[in-house]
Amino acid sequence: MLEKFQLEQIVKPLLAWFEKNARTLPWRSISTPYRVWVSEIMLQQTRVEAVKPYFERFMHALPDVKSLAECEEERLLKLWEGLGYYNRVRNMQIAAQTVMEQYDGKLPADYEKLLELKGIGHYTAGAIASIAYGIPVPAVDGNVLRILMRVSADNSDIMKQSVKTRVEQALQQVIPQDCAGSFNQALMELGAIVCVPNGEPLCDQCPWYSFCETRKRGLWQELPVKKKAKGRRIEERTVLVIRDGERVVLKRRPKKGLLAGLYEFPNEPGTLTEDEALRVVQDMHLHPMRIQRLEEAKHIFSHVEWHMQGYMVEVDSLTREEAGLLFVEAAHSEEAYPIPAAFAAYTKYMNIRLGNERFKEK
DNA sequence: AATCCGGGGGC
DNA sequence: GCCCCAGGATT
Repeated sequence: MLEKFQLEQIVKPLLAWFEKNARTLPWRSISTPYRVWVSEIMLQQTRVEAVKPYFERFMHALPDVKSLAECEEERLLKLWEGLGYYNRVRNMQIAAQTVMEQYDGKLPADYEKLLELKGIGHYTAGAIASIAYGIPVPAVDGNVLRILMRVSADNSDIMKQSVKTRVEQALQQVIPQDCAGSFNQALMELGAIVCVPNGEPLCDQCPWYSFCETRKRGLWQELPVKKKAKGRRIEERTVLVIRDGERVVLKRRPKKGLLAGLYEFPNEPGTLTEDEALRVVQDMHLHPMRIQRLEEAKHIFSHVEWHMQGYMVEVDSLTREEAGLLFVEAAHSEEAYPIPAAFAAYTKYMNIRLGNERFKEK
């Protein structure tokens, strides 16, 4: 169990270690509130290395709260394409609009007010408040939970909200008033590069080496305790790359649910035969001429697994757009439309030359 | 308290 | 394969 006297001894060694070992990260060199906000949203459930290529591009495209608040949805999703959890960026835009209306475009320097903004929970509110404004509040993420459970050899289930709350309250008691941002970042940094989430922790580099209970007892493989998530369900789908000489058919996904509002190839539940696939195309009021079976593909989400069978279907000219379908120039479709990674196996067929010999004549 | 929501990297 | 990741919203 975490106690105040225990936590007090961790602060100084941690800060000294952080001063020497902090990584140089794009959002760390210039920590304006907006930059901290954008980086923290991107970093939710997402590794630093994955965020890096997105961050500066996003900041350049939308350099301030106002431009984010006014950005067209299509462009916004395009900037987020491939990062996942797309509601993060929708919520951030809603919050940006709130900040424009209620706070004159400036993120409030107030933990409780930050917490009210869409997409900002306890962790992110704490991160922005402490890093951007120096407000002494904790920011408890997975790293922080892991290293604190380990240093104290606490076998509480870190998935429980009660445990997170307990850790927040404990940290609140010892957080340094003059460098809260560094302290919070130091905790996370230690978890990210020393007391790592997978594999053996690098204890010889740890500022807490001498008093870490998990190291003393050799328990790193047992801690932290985290209840296993439920298994994934499997969905079979058939994906149709429908095209004429120059255009390809895309569809927009529903506004809610998985991959909300992104674009995709028309697809159907189940594994369809060639004839069934052709029938689906006809039901779209299109006129299939040839069909070619493509490779199977698999895509894994957190809670679903798609097993896909692809077909490329050549139709006569795509001119009059049918309801719900978009006929887009194949050459520009990938630049213009956010298409999730789930369809990566088939996007190459948007542009590949139509080879007669490998098509089956209908 | 459970479930939904992406995608990638490590082992 | 299974795990995790600078989590939050919804039910």
